[in-house]
Order: sequence, then C-alpha cells, then structure tokens
Amino acid sequence: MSATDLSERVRALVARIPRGRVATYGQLAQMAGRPRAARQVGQVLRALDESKRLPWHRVVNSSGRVSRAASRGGGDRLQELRLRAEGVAVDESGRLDLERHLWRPRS
DNA sequence: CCACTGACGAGTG
DNA sequence: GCACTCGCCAGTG
Repeated sequence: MSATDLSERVRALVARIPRGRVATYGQLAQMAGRPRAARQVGQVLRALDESKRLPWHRVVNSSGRVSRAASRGGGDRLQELRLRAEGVAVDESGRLDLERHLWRPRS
C-alpha cells in the first residue's frame, strides 16, 4: 500500500465519523489497515484542505484529548469549539470522555 | 546514507 | 494524572 492510499483511506474514514462522535488516530490507522501508522494519520490530517469540509476535529488521541500539537494557528482551539458545537463536552485542557463519545462502527 | 522531526501510542515511575 | 522514554515510520535536509 502506498502513502497516497493511506491518505485516501484516512480521508474516507474521517468523512464517516458521525456528529457528536470522535475517533482516535490509532483507531483510524488500524481501520485503514496500518495499525502502527498513527503518526502518518496525523500527517494526513495536517495536510488537509479546509475547503474539503472534512470533520478532522473529530479525531483525538488515545488518551481522549485534543492534540496540543495541532495548535499551529490555534487549530486545537478551533477543534474544541467545533466539538462543543456538536455536543461533545471538552474541558479547558482539551479532555473529553472517550467512553461516551468514541465512534464504534460495526465493521 | 544519516540525523532529526513529528495532529501517535504503550509502558514506566 | 504528569513527565519521560522508546518504538514506529514517512517526510525532510
């Protein structure tokens, strides 16, 4: 599988995350068939074109927190605002309840 | 080829 | 929970 395949798979998966739910980088990597490519998932999201309207804000890390590394340009703040706007409680340090909001697709 | 760098994750103290 | 280390792997210089 090539890097572009991973990129396309990840974008397709992100597009399927329902409102009010979140997925983790590692989860998406696994679903894309690359269980250890969580960092690459991050690279894919980093390169997203905002005009594509993908819900990238629904992707958080495995500890249930908004990644602070997304703060380039205040991206982490934007992510928190968008999550709260769709009903996900995110505290001031970027934490949220994974048990309650994790996306659990059937397949 | 090597060194360094991450929107990460698991393990340890 | 926090700080740190280490493994991972594609991208960059």
